[in-house]
Amino acid sequence: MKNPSSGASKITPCCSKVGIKRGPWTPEEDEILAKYIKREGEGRWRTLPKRAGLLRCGKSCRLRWMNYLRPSVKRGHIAPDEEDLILRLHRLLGNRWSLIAGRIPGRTDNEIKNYWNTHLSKKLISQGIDPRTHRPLNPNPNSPEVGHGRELISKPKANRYSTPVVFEETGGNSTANGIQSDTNQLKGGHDLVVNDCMMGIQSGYRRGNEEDYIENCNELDTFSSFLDSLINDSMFLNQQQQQPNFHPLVCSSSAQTINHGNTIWEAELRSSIDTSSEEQSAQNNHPA
DNA sequence: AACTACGCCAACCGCAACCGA
DNA sequence: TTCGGTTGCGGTTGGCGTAGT
Repeated sequence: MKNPSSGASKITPCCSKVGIKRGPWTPEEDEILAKYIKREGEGRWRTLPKRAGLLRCGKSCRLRWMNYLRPSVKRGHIAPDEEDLILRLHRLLGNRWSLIAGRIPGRTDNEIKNYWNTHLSKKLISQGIDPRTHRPLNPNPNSPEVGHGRELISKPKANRYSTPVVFEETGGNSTANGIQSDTNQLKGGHDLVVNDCMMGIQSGYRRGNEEDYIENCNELDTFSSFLDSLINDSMFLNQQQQQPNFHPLVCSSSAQTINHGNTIWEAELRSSIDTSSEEQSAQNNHPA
């Protein structure tokens, strides 16, 4: 299955397995890698194994460092509040594990992805919720709510950096057609704002040129503030208190189907846009 | 005790974006 | 502008541990 020489039109030196060790890392390898990165710093992954004296490919070294050896990595049990945050961020961002991980200190994208696949998705399914769309499974097809409303859904792999988030609103009824890739389907100002912000986040965080995209995309702060509001929102807690049948795993989705066009999180976004625009003048930089 | 099924998670792979020559 | 190399992301796999029979 994992034969690098099959099916690949080109094989980068990094992926060549000649003399390259694979499989689990030993404590000795961990120590060599950690010491080297402490001494020389991160980066130049491709040449790092040779410089450090490791028989590993650069990708493997990077992954090991990022997911396991980094001092900031928090390992172990995921707390309920972290789980709640993952759920809400996933509903917002889809399978953008690195973005989700970026909002949860000490957690890696791999860890969150694994936790989602092994715990949260099953949890949602057991509660009759589609973990991909955060909508009820086997909904009543006659219901006007089915397939309507707004949602954020992960993109197919081919376009995962192009238009990561699309909100579509048509007339009085919001529609969500699942995976969207065509920016022509964007409608409404908020849709564009969020989409542009995501584009900025994507391009910026991938390469760390934060100054560039912050200059060119002020909406980053908007979106970041929006995420912060999700993290800290009291609305979520209020819902739990006010709705006897409220379940945290369907929090905003239940609210949005009830409210149709005026969704809870649209309000959150509006609020975020309003407040963040005020804050932007006083806040030049925002920790990503 | 032996075997099987299942869950978890570290690690790998392919792809796409980014960057510099 | 093009192209090759590098980096980072998300999907997937394989191995290990454990529960169940």
